[in-house]
Amino acid sequence: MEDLLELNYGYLFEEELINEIKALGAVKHVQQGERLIDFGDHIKFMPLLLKGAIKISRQDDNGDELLLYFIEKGDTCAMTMTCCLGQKKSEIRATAETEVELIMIPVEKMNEWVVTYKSWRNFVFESYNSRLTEMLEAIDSLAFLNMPERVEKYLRDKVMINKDTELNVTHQEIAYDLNSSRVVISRILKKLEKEGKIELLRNKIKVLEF
Amino acid sequence: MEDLLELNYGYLFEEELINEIKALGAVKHVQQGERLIDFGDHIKFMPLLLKGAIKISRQDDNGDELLLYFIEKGDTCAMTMTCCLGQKKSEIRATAETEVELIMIPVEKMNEWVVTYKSWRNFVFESYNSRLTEMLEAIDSLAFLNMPERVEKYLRDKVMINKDTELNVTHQEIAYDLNSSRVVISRILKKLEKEGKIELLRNKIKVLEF
DNA sequence: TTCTTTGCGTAACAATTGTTACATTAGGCT
DNA sequence: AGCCTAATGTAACAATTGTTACGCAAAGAA
Repeated sequence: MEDLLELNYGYLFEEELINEIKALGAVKHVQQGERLIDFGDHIKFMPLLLKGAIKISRQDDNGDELLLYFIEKGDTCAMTMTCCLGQKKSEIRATAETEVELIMIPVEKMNEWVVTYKSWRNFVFESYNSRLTEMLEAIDSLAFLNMPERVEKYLRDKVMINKDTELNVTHQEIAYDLNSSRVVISRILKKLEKEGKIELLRNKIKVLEF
Repeated sequence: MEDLLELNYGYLFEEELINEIKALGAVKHVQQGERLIDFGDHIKFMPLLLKGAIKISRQDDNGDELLLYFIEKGDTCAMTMTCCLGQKKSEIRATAETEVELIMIPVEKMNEWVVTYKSWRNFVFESYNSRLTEMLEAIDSLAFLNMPERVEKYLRDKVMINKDTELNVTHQEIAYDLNSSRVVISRILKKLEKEGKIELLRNKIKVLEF
């Protein structure tokens, strides 16, 4: 796992910082589907992703959900940093999209390193920027795309993140992620299948052309 | 105008930093409705708001618009920082919602001060956090509210920002901000008027109860 | 095997939102 | 006053999205 740290962050961080991370960070394995953070959680650690992808989603008072974006290896979660700094409760839920390996860094260090390590500072700013950009993308999708377009984008993104054109996902799950209903998603998927863009199986969607 | 700087940022920044800002920042007055930043602009200055409010909006390829959030005095624009740091073009448009007074700070300084001034560092992080939170709010509105609810929220926000229950706005403008159509907005506003929540006049809406 | 659960297909209908079209009115301009 | 333009009111209709209801099939449990 230390190899993964070098591999993903070695070119970003100074030797010293890498060593600090090794010394203070707690490596954690997470199974696919497991929840890392839930709404209202207090965050005491900042995660550095070594392997896999994490799904970040939002929920309203009625329990309606919405997928915000994915985080990949080499990334961290800006919303988590927000929570850490502001000492607030989590506004989002983080779920392991794939099998995940990550390093948990104590909050205090995160602040300390911003001062002491230039590379860490850049990394933190970069993360904020990536997340803002991804939030913008989410907003664009909601505001400017209709449901069929959002479903296509969803499938594209999911293929990218999972690095696999065979997606293990049910129509209901997609409906949750897009805050829609199963029937609506099924209808759209069936149309995509008739257009030859995907192939529908039970618990699985093969993405053919995108 | 230096009074305004002390007033809005004096309790945040060290004496020294305030002096640096005074020395290097260019004060700028902007009329209501004037555009500060447009899509694709290259940003060379970071704005510190002294007076008034700025509207941040987004546009897609078809020219469809969407209001993202407002920035008030004491704030800066995280999306601008993103642009500055990443040397990218602006993803957003900034329009003066009211008469505005601000200080423009050269990009280089912004980075420098993150290292030298603790208060500046905190301010920058705070800004990122506020913006992420506001983006989340925008997403929530889009994902979880229907159009009548969005209109009500829009009016509430606008009253807050303008500190006036009489809004000088046309139905068409609201339609642009919410990426809807004029007829839809008129229909909803008329209903709100019948419920006694607002009063409709030409180029003006009086918000009575919210 | 049978039973049960879960996922999917589909039709019919309802609600929401968007579009087109046209009338009316307020306010500015000449 | 008379004219013009921008803003608003409203009806009729269309498109999109959501809901309800029910049938069928696949996979696992008993």
